Amino acid sequence: MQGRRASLRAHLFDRIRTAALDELRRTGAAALSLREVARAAGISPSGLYRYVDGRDGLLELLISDGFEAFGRAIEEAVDAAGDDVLARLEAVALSYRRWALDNPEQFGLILGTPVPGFQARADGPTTESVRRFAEPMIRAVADASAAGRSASSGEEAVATDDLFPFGPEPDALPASLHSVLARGWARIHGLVSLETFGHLVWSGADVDALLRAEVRSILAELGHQDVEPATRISL
Amino acid sequence: MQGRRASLRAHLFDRIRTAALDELRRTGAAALSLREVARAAGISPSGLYRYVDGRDGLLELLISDGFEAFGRAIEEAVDAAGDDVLARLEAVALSYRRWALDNPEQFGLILGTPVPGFQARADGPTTESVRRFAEPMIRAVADASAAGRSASSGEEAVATDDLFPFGPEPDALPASLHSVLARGWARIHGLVSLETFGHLVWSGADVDALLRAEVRSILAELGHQDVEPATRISL
DNA sequence: CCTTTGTGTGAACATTGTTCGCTTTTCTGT
DNA sequence: ACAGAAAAGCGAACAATGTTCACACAAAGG
Repeated sequence: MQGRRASLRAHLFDRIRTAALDELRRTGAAALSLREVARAAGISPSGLYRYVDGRDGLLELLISDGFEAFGRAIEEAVDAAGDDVLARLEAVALSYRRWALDNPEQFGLILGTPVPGFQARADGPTTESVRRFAEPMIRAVADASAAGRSASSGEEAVATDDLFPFGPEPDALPASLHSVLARGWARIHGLVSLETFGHLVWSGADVDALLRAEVRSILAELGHQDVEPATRISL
Repeated sequence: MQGRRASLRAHLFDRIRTAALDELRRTGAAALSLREVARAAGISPSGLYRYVDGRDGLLELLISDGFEAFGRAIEEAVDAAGDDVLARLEAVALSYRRWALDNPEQFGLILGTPVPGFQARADGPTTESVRRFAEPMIRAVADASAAGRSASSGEEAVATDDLFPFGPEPDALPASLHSVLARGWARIHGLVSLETFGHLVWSGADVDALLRAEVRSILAELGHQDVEPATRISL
């Protein structure tokens, strides 16, 4: 290890990380107390400023970690789903829901109401984490789009590897995919966020089933005729 | 007027209301300061407790008012849209978006991340406001469902008036409508909340157009064959 | 070895939400 | 009409928060 100082510092930074995450899980983002985090990490409140730029810095850390963990969860689920396009999209939707329900405070922090004083800086670690978060979703949708295209019109499928690397600049991704990606993500996110925040209890709905229906609907509209029948809403 | 005291009280309560709303608009819900509201209303912080039960009471008031205003905006838009089912559903979606973009802090407060300490009491004014908020949406979806049903299968349409009054108990609404209502709401809410919270800027999407596409997709799945062609995603 | 750099502390300050005793104003019942 | 009750509003107080700053101490490097 490069110096005793660096090692101690890394250790303490990890303690701060986990302490902050614990606090977030317990009390939520809006009520997150810097002093409480310091107490749990065994450090004085002012000492925390050597590691993190005040309360906003703490939130930035949590947001970045949240996106990272969320993306990893989705990636693992879609990797475990095999090669079938439908199965992979379903894995995205269902793992999206499960992570949100299992980590409601983190979910609310990264994708819910923005915290008032805080604005993510473009040079911060957040942007890179968002990229990692979005990647598995984009890949799944792009694959589905390509497969549907070739299935319905016999056109040549675009190699999805050509879509990467994509970045903050929207031109790295074909403009034609933007709308389908936004709609697909929004359908999943709408159901999940409403459920996670408690606005869907009246319906008594089986949200997993609704998500599966949405995934099939997306695929149908992308030209996968084989999954169409399941799309029809049963009354 | 029934007593000078009651009149003064009503007046001051209104000042508190608008002061709280101003504060909310300016700083957001998480940073809403009771003392600042008191200052703007021209009252001492402790005096505020005669009107509102602390900070949570202030939030409850704002949440209730928010749902009410949101519902009214949607209702007016759908009333102005005429009798066409498609036009009415589009009005719901587009007015949903407009209100959220025009009142992002209120939107975040009532439908975003729940505020930590706060839990709406069932006997509070919030539940009634939520009812008023949901009513126009439910009506529009129920109408669309009924029309689609008769158009596709020739079955008799259920009079939508039979669906009301509905309440917190889910049995007042036919169970078959729950899923389509949840999916329809979630599609609109997903797009709008993502855009309002700033997570859709990368796409450069025309969200109004996406919303229209979603509305048509819902109608198509409800059996309106006439709007189906517009549903296909253009690549 | 001595200087420079970094690390952590404790005291301080302004601000927050909330409670409590007190005064003043309004209502009410006889 | 007037005494007693009820309500309204205020100011002081308390605990807790985020942030800053001067200072003490440990490590690193010439």
